[in-house]
Amino acid sequence: MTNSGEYIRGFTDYIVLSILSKFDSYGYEMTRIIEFVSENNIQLTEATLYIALKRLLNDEMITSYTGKNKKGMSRRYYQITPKGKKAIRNFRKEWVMIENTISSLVDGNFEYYRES
Amino acid sequence: MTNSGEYIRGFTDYIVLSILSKFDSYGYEMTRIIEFVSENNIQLTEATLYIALKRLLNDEMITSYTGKNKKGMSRRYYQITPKGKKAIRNFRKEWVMIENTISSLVDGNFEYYRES
DNA sequence: AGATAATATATAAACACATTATATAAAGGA
DNA sequence: TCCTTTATATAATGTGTTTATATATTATCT
Repeated sequence: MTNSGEYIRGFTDYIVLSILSKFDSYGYEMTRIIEFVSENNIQLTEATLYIALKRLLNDEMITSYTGKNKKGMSRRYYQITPKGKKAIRNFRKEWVMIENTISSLVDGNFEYYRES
Repeated sequence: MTNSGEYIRGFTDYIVLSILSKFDSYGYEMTRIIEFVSENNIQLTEATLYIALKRLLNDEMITSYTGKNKKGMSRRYYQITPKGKKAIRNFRKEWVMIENTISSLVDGNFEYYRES
């Protein structure tokens, strides 16, 4: 385990979809959001994010359009599609199960009947 | 995301260490435990587990010894080392942070001040 | 004026871990 | 006899992350 990003592997795409289900956003802002929410504990590198965005575009989970910030610098905004909305809805249910399972396993809060 | 195992990537080693912090165990039993705790929702393939065990042995997080089941079939038991105990202790604290972060992001339960 | 930091996007090479497939072997049940 | 369960292990392949690097505009500091 070299970097914190390894922990959210498998969740990256859903984190992006979740952010985009709140509002249209762009790469740079999304990395800031993840930094902010994790209190700097988890950081998604730019490379990871942009590759994820490419993957999501390819899978038709998101679309994109260009815009500008107030200073005139160009930004590429991403927008979630109905397919993406469905995917994040389904994943939210799955996450409850995943969270409970990993918590039980990692905390050791389980009873397992062992045969001798 | 092809398989449920992708979700626990990054956590596999700690799941193994957590199980071994309760009792010495062996590969086959550990896959059963993970199946049982996750109610068959998550399954760690044999390959993934045995590679993880090799990695943990190499990192001196665990040691192994041979034993037999009641029918005489041989088993390879694994035991956690002090280094492994320290690692799982530290990870348990980290997991709380990871869990909260992923939950907030995936559920969209966060406020982020956006500059226009 | 020049350097640096912040804003913004993007790709190539290397690395790590998981999946799929496969091999082996002994014991028990249909 | 065949199939299932118990039990361990590896090779080839696949997927996603990290590290490193490139580019460009605007703002701030010295």
